[in-house]
Amino acid sequence: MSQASHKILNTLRQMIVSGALAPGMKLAEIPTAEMLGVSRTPVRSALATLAQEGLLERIHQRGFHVRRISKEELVGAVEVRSVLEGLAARQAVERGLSNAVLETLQSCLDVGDQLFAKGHINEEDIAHYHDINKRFHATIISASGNPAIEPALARNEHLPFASPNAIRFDKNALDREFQRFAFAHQQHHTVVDAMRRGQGARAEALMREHAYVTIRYVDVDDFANFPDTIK
Amino acid sequence: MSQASHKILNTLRQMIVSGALAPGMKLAEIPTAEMLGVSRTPVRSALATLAQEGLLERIHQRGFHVRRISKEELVGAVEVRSVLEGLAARQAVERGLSNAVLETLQSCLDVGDQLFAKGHINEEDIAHYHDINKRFHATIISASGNPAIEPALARNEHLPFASPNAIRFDKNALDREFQRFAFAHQQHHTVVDAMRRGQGARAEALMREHAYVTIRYVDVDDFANFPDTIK
DNA sequence: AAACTCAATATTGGATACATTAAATCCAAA
DNA sequence: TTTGGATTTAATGTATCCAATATTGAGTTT
Repeated sequence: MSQASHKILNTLRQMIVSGALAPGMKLAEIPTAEMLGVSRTPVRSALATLAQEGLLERIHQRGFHVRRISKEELVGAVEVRSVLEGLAARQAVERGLSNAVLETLQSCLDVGDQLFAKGHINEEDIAHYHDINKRFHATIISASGNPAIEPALARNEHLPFASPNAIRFDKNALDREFQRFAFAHQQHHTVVDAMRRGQGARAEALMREHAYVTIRYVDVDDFANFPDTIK
Repeated sequence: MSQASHKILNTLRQMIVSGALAPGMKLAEIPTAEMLGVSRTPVRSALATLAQEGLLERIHQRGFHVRRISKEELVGAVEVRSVLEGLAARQAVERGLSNAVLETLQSCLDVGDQLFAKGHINEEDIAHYHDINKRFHATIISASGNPAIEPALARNEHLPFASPNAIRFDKNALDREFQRFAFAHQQHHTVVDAMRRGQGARAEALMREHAYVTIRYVDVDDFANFPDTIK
């Protein structure tokens, strides 16, 4: 796969994840190729990849359609993430934490503390916290020493809206967002506390619970606007 | 993907999983296509799929090579399976078990009991038990009501030798195999017992432990013969 | 009028030709 | 003799052509 092919893959994936291609919509090779101004070959490759990722579904000998993601699937993906992240935290403790890992985690906590100290957040802060959050989780997953966790999570996350990246927040209710993110950040503190004390089971339990912060979003807000994605 | 393409995909996957294509071996489109007597197109599709499955690794703009699976990855995959199967058992309990599910599980237990009652096993029995085992696990995963578990497990399992399907047993030591399978079957009993009692956490813990029966195989026997697959 | 069959059309799957890119080898110069 | 650059070679990526197949529509027959 070269640039063109990659670009098409990412374009289509983005269009599906963002909802630009509505769930249930039929996606044939030729129209798609024409739409993107390329031949069928790279489109074919991209569609096959997206089908394997679970974003598309093959219609027998008749192309693909955008998979309709049920609420059960989204909630299920969060639950799967929950146990995988929990596993990572526990295994990281069991394996023993290096100073480098502890320092990285601590810096995530410190930066977050600063961010939330002023009692409110703006969009820039949220973007910043998003980075910290990613680093926090990636650090623990890496520290687990279990190379199977990262790919399992990655494949679990590419459902539309299932990943924490896709958390959409109500820009008009930054106050409530502040509460949520601050709570998530406090959970990070508890996880690190457990990890420092070598409490693997506690770290696992806390990390599991932490994954559920996303579900509130799923339940309450985001998907109200996407009736098509809910069964 | 049509028949030809599927066949090639399965052929290549089998060759990789069985070790016929040695880890680290380079796999280019043209030679592979010639070897299999088809054009590059279906080979391309198959290689891309296998790369996405994690069996092959892309060499930048220069084909693929068979991924060298480390022991850490195999053990890690078992641990991932462990928490996912545990999740399935717990969620199945939390959701409530239908009579149909309970009957299926009970029949797996009964058939297994009969198999092991005579105190020894032959190869045919092992094949039979293999089927029962698959049905047992599939039933619980399905009963969990979490549609994200099954694909997560499926993707986790296609590492060579990581899946229970790939358990290779020493045909000259059926006695020891008997011990192992009988033990695994007893674990099935305990899992069902917990599930019947509505003990979700216990069912989860037992199912987690159950997944580790595979690791013994990994550690002790199988991989001694595959030095290339171990780092 | 309804149902079945046949034909036409559209769409995927496979093969091949062409372009692009990376690697390897060879030659020249220092 | 070694190193660097250029050229050649080989392999991927893209486009297009051909074949196989399924669906749809029209026409005919019951």
